[in-house]
Amino acid sequence: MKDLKKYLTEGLLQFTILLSLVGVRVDFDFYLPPIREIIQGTSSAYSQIPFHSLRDTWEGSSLHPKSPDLDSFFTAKRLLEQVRALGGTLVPRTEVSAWLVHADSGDAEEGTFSTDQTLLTSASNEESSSTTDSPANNQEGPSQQSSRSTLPQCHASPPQQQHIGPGASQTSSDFTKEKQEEKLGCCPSTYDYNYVHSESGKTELDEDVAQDNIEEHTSVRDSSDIELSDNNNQRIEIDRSTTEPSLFFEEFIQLLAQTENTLEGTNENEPNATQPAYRIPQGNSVGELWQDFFSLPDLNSTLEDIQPVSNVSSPRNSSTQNADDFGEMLSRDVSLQEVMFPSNLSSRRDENLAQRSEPFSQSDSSTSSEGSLNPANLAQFIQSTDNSTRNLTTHDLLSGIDDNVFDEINLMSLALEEGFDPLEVSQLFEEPDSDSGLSLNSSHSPTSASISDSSSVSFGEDEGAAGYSSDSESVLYGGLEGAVGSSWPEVNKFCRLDYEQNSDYCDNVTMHNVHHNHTYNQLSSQLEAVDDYHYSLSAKQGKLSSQCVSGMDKNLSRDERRAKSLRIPFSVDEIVSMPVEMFNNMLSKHCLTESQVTVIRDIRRRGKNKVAAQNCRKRKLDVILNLDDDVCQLKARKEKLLKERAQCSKSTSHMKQKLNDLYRDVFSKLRDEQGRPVNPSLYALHCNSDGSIMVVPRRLFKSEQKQDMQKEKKK
DNA sequence: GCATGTTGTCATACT
DNA sequence: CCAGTATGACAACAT
Repeated sequence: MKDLKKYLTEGLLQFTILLSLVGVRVDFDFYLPPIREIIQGTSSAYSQIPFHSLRDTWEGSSLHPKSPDLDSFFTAKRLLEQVRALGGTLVPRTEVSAWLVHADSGDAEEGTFSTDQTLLTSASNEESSSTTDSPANNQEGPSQQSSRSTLPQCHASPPQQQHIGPGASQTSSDFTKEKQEEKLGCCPSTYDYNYVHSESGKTELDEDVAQDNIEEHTSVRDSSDIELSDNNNQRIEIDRSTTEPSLFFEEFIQLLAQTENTLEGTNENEPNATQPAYRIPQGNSVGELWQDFFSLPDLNSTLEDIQPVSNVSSPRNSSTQNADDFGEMLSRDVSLQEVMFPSNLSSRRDENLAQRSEPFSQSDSSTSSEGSLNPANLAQFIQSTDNSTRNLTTHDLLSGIDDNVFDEINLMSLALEEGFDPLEVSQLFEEPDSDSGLSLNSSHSPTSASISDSSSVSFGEDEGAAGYSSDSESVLYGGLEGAVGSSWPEVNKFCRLDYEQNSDYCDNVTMHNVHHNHTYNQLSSQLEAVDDYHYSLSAKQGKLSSQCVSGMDKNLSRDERRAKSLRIPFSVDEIVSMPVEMFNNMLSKHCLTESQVTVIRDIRRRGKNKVAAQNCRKRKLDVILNLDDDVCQLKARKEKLLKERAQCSKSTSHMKQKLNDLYRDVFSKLRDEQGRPVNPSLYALHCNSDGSIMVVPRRLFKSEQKQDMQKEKKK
């Protein structure tokens, strides 16, 4: 009885298999797995997998349809597919980038396609070799695409297959598709078959996206194209709704919305879209296909959900759409061209097909794309993308102006109107990086350039404007005493006495900042004397003065504050840097108080000491570094010597060993007068000076050695 | 708040 | 003797 039942069961199973082979749908309720499997996922039986196809594979070849291990095989396979599907939920960046690149190149190069077979094949080719082929492949003519389509495509899609896993050849959705095609009597071509069976749902999405983009860029399309695209989209929807997680749903909705727009634009022009030129068998009308597709409840619900999305997405205004496009492109690692010309993207979606077909070659070529650009959109796009940055930059710029220029202007006004301490203002204006000393407002105001230029140019001129200076510090020190500042300290020093009575100083130290010193001619000899010093000093000042830039009192050093408080008409740098002779000369020529002289000397001393301390520390660091180098070198040398010593000891021991061996060998062959062997402990070999070797008793040999030692000691 | 580095200053010896 | 230099020590400040 048990055997009979088993026989009947197996016979029933075989019958169902036969029915499935002829395309009749069979309900496998009897063989349904436990409800747990149905809930958790598609089981092998529920998927109605045609195991004849599996048997053709290496995995299923070992299983007989009646084998009791079949269900466990499918269960394991399903679990394996689920595990691989987990990995498949992530979008490989390479694939996404690939279809974007294809979209660019395809629209530019492939204006027309002879058939949808070519279209789909090109998309699949590109998709299957997206990780290796360059976009130039897409620039092949349609003829080449056609030739490529004749190749066995099952070999052309290994990258994605490997990515998915060679064992995961069929997902449930793929089997569903295949079942549908079989049901329709579709005998898919080798390409289609492998395409359907080799690609995961996610890969199909990418391929269809690529095709969708290509379709958008195709200028002339017949009804079959549209039918195909729609067909593919339906297939996509089936795959997505059944296999893909919700992670891609929004993305796919957008993609489908684009296709919906395309279809809306093309169906009007080509209402008779019922002749698929693509490999759909002639025996099955497209209407049947549509009926079959729409018979799926998931598909209907999805299309109902999709339609509002496309309607909603289309009327977006340009700015928001551009922003969304930009974010979308960023999220998809979009190509640069699409980022640069987002208006193309929006236009592609909104314009109808006839309008879109023409400018693509232009809009996608970077050189001639200006015509297709909408300046307003571009401006909005740029504004939307750069708005924050621009605001930040503007803010920074204004803050910089506030901090520098405006404060300088205000302080200058204070200095001129309220008797503000000129030193403070002068140090505010001190240019940190200026080596020339012509630093007054050189970069803080728009007029600074002309001012500096005029100053520098007029220095040698005989225009004779009093108070020449670009060094505002010197100017204002001079202004304190009624003297006129000089661009260079020595000029300032030697001209100051002559300018102390110059009432024009205050007029010269004005907002115009044009200070021309005509009196240096009177001191030409002195200027010549200090000319060399000036240039060395200028370089030093450029470095040293950088620490008191744009300063209020808090930025001034102690000496500077002291000098300012005592109204010392020299800058600290001047005091410190000038030679002793000039320093003494300066002190003697100026009528300075005792406290001023003391402070000046202290400033000079501290300044010198400061520089000395810096040099000292620098030297100390250099010494430390040199010592470190020496330590490293000595360590290396030590290591080398240790190695040499080890080598020498090794060779010495080796030679000793050889010598002992030789000794033993010699003594083993030595015989005395009676023919007895010689005892090496009693005798020793002695090498004479003439090279002869004698056998000497050890006691004699030791006594000779002692005598030799004594002789050497006596010496 | 503490550790560490930097810098300025002072005292002192030296040149 | 003076000016300058070198250097250790200390303090203030920054990191």
